[in-house]
Amino acid sequence: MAIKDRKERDKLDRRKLIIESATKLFLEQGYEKTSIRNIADDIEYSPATIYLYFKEKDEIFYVIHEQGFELLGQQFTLLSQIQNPFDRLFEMGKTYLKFGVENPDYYDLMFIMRAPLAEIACHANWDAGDNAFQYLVRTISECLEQQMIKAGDPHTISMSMWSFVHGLVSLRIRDRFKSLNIDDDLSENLLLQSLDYFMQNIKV
Amino acid sequence: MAIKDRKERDKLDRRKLIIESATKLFLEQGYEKTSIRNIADDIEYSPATIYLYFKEKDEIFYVIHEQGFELLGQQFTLLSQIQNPFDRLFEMGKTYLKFGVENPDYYDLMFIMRAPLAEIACHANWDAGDNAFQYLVRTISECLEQQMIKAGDPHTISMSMWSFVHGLVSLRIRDRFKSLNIDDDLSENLLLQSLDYFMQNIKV
DNA sequence: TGGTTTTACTGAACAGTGTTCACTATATTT
DNA sequence: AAATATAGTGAACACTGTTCAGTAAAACCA
Repeated sequence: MAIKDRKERDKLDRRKLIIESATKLFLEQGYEKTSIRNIADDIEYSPATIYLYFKEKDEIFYVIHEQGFELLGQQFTLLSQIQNPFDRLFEMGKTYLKFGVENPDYYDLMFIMRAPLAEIACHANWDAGDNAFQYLVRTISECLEQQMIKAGDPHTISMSMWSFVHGLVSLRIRDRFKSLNIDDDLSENLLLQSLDYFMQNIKV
Repeated sequence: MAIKDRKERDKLDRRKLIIESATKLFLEQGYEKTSIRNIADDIEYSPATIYLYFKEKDEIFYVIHEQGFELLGQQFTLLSQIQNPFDRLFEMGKTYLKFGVENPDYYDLMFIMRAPLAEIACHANWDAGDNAFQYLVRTISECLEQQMIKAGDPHTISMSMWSFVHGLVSLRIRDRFKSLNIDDDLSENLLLQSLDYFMQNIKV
């Protein structure tokens, strides 16, 4: 059975090889511009081979999609040490903004793109995103319990805060602020200013 | 010279024909799925003909892009009659949400898509969007003057409000709320609830 | 009217995309 | 050693945006 084991390991290795190459190319040039043939060229296999390991292009990028959530999740869990839930909430917002601006391609896949999520939504597999959202809901609930923010439905408040930071990041990385004569350095400050404005407003 | 005039009219007619077909197909199936060949088939011309009237695909959709802004602009100007600037601001938010949810493809082109705006941003031609944003800034300035909302920089507040509603719409039309077990009917209410939450928070 | 030029249009091609499938060569099993 | 299972591939399919040489008709000029 040792042979079968080795074969299975080899198979996983080649899957990993594909993912690593795909991730590399994806971070260099984004989803749309990374073709199956690009990946195949990079790992020196035929394009057809990739389809032995993945059903379709989206399946590869679903893996990268998850990597993105792991990355964001890691940065979120770093904030667990912050005792004051309001401070923690604030830092979560800052972290989210930073993540989006610094990893626009990951962000795109995670929160903007249409394609790969169609599958995900149906298969109810958006655990990573769901976890992050639940973490937000919990933090906001803590704030409410300790009466650090104005009373309200924690679900609505969570959705509001998420929508707010998502709006900032997505308008920013899709260059909608540029047209309003806001240059990049300035706009990064404006994002933080806007978050501050939001936080001051929900503060009790 | 009458002939030249007629020819010019004919040329505009055919341009219009292309745009109308493109708009129709676009509203049926969105940007990506509307190909030049689709449009050519529809108007019963060769694909190459379309390139006599438009430099590239994006140029066609830039026209549709402007149509979208006209549509939203029309709905915004309807609100000018509202005297109370806070009420007007609130209605602008509702109108924005409604527009986005009811015209997801227009919204996509206007505020989410990457491609066609690259050109627009460079050519500093985003007048339509700029106007809408200035209208928002003016309304917010009025609110500030009349001390109906908490003091702050009108620019930051405008950016915040825009980002907020954009976040709601774009997460909604890209199905990011679906995965959180929020069905469509409910989520439309949640959008309004969130807007209400935002407005109550900035209220003085 | 006849010949020339301009205009409008097109078929075919180029280079690219995701994806499939018959086929080959190697490795494993019997 | 022969039969079978596995891994990988070249070539093709049906698309995409875009270009360009070639054609047919309309407009212009003599």
